[in-house]
Amino acid sequence: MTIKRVFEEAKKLLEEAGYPGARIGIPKSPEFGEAYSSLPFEMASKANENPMSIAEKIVSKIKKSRLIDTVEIAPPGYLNFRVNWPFFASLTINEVLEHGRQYAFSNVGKGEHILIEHTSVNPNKALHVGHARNVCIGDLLARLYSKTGHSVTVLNYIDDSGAQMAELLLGFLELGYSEEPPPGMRFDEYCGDIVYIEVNRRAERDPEIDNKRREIARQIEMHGSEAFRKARAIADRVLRDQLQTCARLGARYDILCRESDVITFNLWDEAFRRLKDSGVLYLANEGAKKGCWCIDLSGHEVLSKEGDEVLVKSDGGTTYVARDIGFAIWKLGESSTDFKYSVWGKNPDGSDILITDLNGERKFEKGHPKIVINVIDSRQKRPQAIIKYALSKMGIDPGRYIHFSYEPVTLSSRSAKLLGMGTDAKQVHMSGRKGIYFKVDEILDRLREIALTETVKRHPEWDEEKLKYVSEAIAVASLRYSLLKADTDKMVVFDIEESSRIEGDTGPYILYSVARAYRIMEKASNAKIVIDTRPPNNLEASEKELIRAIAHLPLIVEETLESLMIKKLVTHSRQLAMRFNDFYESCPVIVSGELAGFRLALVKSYIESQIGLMDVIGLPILKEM
RNA sequence: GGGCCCGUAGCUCAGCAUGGACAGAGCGCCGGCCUUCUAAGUCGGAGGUCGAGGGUUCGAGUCCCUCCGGGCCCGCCA
Repeated sequence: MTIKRVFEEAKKLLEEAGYPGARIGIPKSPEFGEAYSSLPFEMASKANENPMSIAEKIVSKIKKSRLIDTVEIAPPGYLNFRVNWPFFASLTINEVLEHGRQYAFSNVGKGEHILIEHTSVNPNKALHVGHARNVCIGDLLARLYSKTGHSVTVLNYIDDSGAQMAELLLGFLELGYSEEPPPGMRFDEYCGDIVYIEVNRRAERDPEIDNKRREIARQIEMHGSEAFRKARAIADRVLRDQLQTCARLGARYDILCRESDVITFNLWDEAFRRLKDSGVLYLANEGAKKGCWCIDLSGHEVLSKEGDEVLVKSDGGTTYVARDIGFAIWKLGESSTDFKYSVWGKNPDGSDILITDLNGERKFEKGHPKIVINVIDSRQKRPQAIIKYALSKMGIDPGRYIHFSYEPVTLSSRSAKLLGMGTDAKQVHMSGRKGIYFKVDEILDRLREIALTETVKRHPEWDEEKLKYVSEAIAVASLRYSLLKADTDKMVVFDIEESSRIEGDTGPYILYSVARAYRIMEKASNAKIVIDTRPPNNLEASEKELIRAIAHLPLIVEETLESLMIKKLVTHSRQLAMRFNDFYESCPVIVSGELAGFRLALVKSYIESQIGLMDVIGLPILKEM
């Protein structure tokens, strides 16, 4: 908490001088010290006095401390606080070395339960780059909460009973598609790239096929039917492949919830009763929605402008929003029933992945989550808002239900053209139906090839296994970084050429700086240099900057937990790497004589703070590359 | 028609939540740095009406309003 400590100290000094409650900020440039206050400006406008003279008055009353030994006035009236660098450096480095990669991640969660739902890709196709954004965001949140002491459950919702399954079934059962993919092709790719697309194309032209599709869609809904059983089996098979891709991206899961089970558990019935009791539900007697149970949205500031939402169709079936309301109650730990599970598989870290199963033997305690985070793209803001409104009407705090919204990934027109889609637009939306998308695995494979070429150049002596391991890590780092550094409020325009870079502002930049740091550790060890946390009196500018960046990390983590602006973590990771590279250029370690021990401590501090952050972002760590 | 998001260098984007000191990176372009720890790096140069206008303020890229441009959502689909 070192930079926070500087802020608190500055605040305290001002308070002791008779100016309580001042706001302290981070100066833009190191020349302005480590903390600043614009208090003189605020006072000047009230007192009708010159900020500079007020600043002088304040400074004359401030007593210095061991941590802050200089307070300066800078025109036109800033107060700049400077730390006692040797003391500050030693505090920071000792704190990092004491906590290791847990530095900056305090146990604020205290075991509180958090449930995070992400991925939730329909089980009829391989993941494309748009899905990858969801996976990476959700996984980062899960990592962040885990690392800060929360008890996290990661949930993946498997819609195995929706209309999109009907296309596959139609292909396999009626149109003669083999259930075995061509050699060398994964089942999920086969389903998404061939069966799904071709069946769709045929259904568009042939009303007969379209009718059959509708018929199968109806049958899938019937629990225990042949179509139901078949849909489940195919979904399970696709899911195997999909989760392999997710594992490749570094994501892990605790429970998989099948929509077919959610329906069977009748979570909706409970929600229906509670909504009806609250009086927000009504049966439409006339108009276009005659015979439907609708939720009355007139009490909602925004939703009221767009009309009420149907929850139960006139044929008695539930809509997606209704089922999601029921599921939300369960996720929040507010329902009276719970699922049973069986073991579905294992995460790369060895933990079990459970799947809902009516006859399952396993229980899973997700607890009563403090918050439930649903990672879903921004196009679902309206239905998600309706769910929150419904929760509030049932007496459940809607603040506990968070729709973590992000803008979708689109394709640059250059990349869309590569996929055979002519367009004049700057970017186009991906479409599984039309085959306009890049699959996650093909992107990773491409990145891995590029990384491999570079790695072989540098390390011709490495064996194949090592080369593969390193280039895979670089590929994953590259993709994760590019999807996570973007503001979640901004569309990611994916361009296959652009994202094939592994230089500049990319994931490998971070990995490379760490690999260099590890090399210094190794050489220092050979040279028998021992870590010494006592700083010299005169620190180099690049040393100070590196220490500053390290000292800021706890504040960044705290702010991210508060605001959930996850890109802050990514931006700071790059910031740290840049500061380290500056240091690397200007401050040699091994040959620096008396300074070697301290500089080595600084290198070690960089490694610990950076890899701690990389743990959360999900960037793989390489000691050599 | 109603609602949400975006608009900063040729391109891709930080910075905006919590207003403050010269608006920062990367890519691309031009020119340097490998007989001191990995050049996937680094240094320098060129490149900006922060979409437009108004308002609040001592001070606005940041807050408020209007407008313009782009994207998305508003189904008895999920």
